[in-house]
Amino acid sequence: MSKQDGSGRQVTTATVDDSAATILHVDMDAFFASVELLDHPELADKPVIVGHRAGRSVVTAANYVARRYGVNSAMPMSVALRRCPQAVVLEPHGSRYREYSKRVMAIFEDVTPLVEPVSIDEAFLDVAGARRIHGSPAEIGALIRRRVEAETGLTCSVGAAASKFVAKLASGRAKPNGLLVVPAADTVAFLHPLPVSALWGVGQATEQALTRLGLRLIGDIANTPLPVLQKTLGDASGSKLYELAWGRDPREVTLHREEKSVGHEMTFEHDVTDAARLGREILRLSEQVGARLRRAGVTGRTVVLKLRYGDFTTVTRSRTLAEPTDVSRRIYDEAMAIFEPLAASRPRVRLIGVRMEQLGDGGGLGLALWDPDDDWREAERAVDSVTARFGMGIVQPASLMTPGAIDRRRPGASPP
DNA sequence: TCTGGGGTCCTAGGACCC
DNA sequence: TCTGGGGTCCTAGGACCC
Repeated sequence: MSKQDGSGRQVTTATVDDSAATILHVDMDAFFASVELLDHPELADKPVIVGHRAGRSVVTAANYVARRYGVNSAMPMSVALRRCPQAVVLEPHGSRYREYSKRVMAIFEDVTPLVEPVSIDEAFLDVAGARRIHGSPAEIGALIRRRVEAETGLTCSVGAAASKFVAKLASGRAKPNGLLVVPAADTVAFLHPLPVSALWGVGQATEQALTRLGLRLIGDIANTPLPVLQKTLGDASGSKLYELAWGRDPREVTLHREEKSVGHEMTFEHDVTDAARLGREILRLSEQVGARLRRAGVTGRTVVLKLRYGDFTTVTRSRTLAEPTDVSRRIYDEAMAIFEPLAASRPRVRLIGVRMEQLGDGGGLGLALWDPDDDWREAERAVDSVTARFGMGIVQPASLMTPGAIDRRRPGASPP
């Protein structure tokens, strides 16, 4: 193994065989906080937290100074400020982070076309084919780190390994501002002394279940019979963890992943019992979801309503439509039909959310319907949506469609 | 300490069909 | 009259990740 420290001094030694460690995981260091510090360089030595100060918010990001006080992302803001009262709290600037994300991803794509963004601030790279041009994986990792810092002023950490999940672990161990290569032959030796919580997919609940089995380290999992793991964790999770514990992860770097759902949700500052108020929120969320679907040129078939009550218990209720839709009004109607029986008990609602699942391209059907009583904007959006997706299409009031005509519409059918 | 918002994946039970 | 086994779809909930 070879580690490059934060100052970037150490060069990978020639004795490390990194030839098979061709998957890189690049992770930006304290990304949101670092972008904010570019705009506020005078705060560099101070604890900085990104998030909303008010209400029921959590820490979105914290710089490393704040982390020394025990502040971490996803922590309730109230807790963070108790631990570090002098912290500077900055409101998040999403568009700024997306802008920097694009610039960083462009650097990755300059090195290899095989880039799989995982989130706004991290990506997997397959550099097997880039070695002839740019050198060994370690050299490519160092190149990326130099370029990202020179061209954006931000630092990142890079892990290189023979598989995705080991590369991801390696970048985590290299943080902040480091590079760690795990040669293929060292994979098991690298993994086995690590705590089980380091494994991807092991959170609080799974860690506790493993602890009850007496398993603390990844090596303990590797030496546990598979049926024991499966009995405790389920078939799929059990065998997955077992494979990971031996460094086996067959997932390849993939360029494109299809979205499976689109949703929006919001937490009220104070719990809400007023059904009319909740209905207005469902309308707003439905419009956001519909707009996202139309912009993406997709439709959804299952509407999911999510409620979180004052005691933090969460319920979801869903309904699958006969036909996929991207029309906000349709989503709203369905969400309200789901909501009504739940509203009967006048619950105290903390959070409300609307999501569309079973996304598809609409089945090749250039047809949109709207209710003539609707806002005209909805009809106009339906026209936009159909023409954007199919180049042409039919938009007509639902009242002109006979029930028989609707029944005949099936995915793959030709437009009537 | 008191818990955001965006997602993915897995499990389990029931309906339904062959 | 009593009962199988597999496959698919739908629904609800929960764990997990960033």
